[in-house]
Amino acid sequence: MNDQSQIRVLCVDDHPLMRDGIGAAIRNEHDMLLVAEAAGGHEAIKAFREHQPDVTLMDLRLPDISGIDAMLAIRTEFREARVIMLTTFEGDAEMQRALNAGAQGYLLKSLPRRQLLDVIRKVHSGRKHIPPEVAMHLAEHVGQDALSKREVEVLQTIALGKRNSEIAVLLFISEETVKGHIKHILEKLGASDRTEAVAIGVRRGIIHL
Amino acid sequence: MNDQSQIRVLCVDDHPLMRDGIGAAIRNEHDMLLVAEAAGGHEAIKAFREHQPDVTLMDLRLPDISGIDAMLAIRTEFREARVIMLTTFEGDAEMQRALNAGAQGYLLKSLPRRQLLDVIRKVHSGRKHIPPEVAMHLAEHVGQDALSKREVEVLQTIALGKRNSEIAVLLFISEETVKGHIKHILEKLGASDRTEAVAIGVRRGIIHL
DNA sequence: TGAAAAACGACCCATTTGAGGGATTCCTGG
DNA sequence: CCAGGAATCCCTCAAATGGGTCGTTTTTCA
Repeated sequence: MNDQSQIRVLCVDDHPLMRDGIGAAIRNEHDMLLVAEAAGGHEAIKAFREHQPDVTLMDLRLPDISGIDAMLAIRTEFREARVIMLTTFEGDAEMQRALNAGAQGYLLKSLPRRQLLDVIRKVHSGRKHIPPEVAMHLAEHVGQDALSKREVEVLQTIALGKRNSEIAVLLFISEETVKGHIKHILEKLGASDRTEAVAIGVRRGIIHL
Repeated sequence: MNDQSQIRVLCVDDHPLMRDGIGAAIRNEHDMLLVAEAAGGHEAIKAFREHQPDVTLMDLRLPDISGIDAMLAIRTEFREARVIMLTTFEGDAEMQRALNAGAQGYLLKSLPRRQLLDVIRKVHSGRKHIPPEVAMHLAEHVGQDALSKREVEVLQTIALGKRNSEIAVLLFISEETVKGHIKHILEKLGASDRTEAVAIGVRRGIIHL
């Protein structure tokens, strides 16, 4: 098989053992080639520029910048870049952002070897792929409107244990406004109090601790 | 090299790709042998009984039961079992429990391939191993007394968004007692309110969402 | 066996929170 | 141009929270 027909793959993950696992899977296939590996986001961008792979496997959480930001950086420079997000389950918010940001696939790391290879081929051929488990989790929250940017900021600050008056100071708004935001947050997330709101926010990947 | 001198290894992880990575690392070494793999805790116990490996690599979080419980089950049956906990960073509480439960090693999945092999050999030779990053995180919380069993239950229920009166009903105690427990929780964790207590509890691996 | 810790309960009291009800801008998409 | 959402602010008020201090009983463990 000549170089033309091989799928050139870049693998980005901060766990060497995981990279080895992915690498082993790919090396066994004669129609694909692992052209580079990266352990971090910046490294990934550099590697992409250098090798311009057909498909990029990108871990969502990396030591330096998030996988989504790395993908965003790559895709603004190379609009045709095809990226598959690979992650141990996070919330629906992360998936949503990844897919909105232009990911062609969103896979869970718990997937069987075969499926990874199938999806690489599928994405390389120009199709998108979202596995049913992931699609289900996304579907669970359609219709429920997302938190606004400001509301996320407030929720993030709540998670720091700040009281309303402190949040007001930190965000340069009045305490009454903070209470207004919190009211909306509780409504939108279906939480009974600020603590549950934080728990739900973390589970859904809206905020991080 | 004959069978006597080979280190027989069992690998337990729910991610096939990670198992592949670990498997590849071990297969390249002539002084060790991967005798079995398992994707879950029960499967791991079954595999251990069957193969009685010298060293077991165990992921902390598994689909069915926790890696610690699986290790506990194995170690009550086979007291000489040597288990290395392998995990993407969790809190100090998890490490503490793992080590108290008899783990001979506690490694982060972000470790380089070589280190894994070194630690397998070290543990097989009867020594324990805790990497410096892990030891540091443990050291950060020595002296700070741990939450009591009841306090953890209360904290876990707080994370569900329950109010004190609801917690009282759920745990069959008076609301005053709940407040007493919460008071101690806030002190011990150094939290300013229940929300921050939950955030800290999750970060430190004391509770899960 | 004796001290320490955990678990339980009660009282008071100031502060915080959340649930109502409003109102005003600004900006964006039909 | 107008509807609607986001963001800002204000008022009231009951309920929840967190801090303090004081007890009892049981369990743990050194």
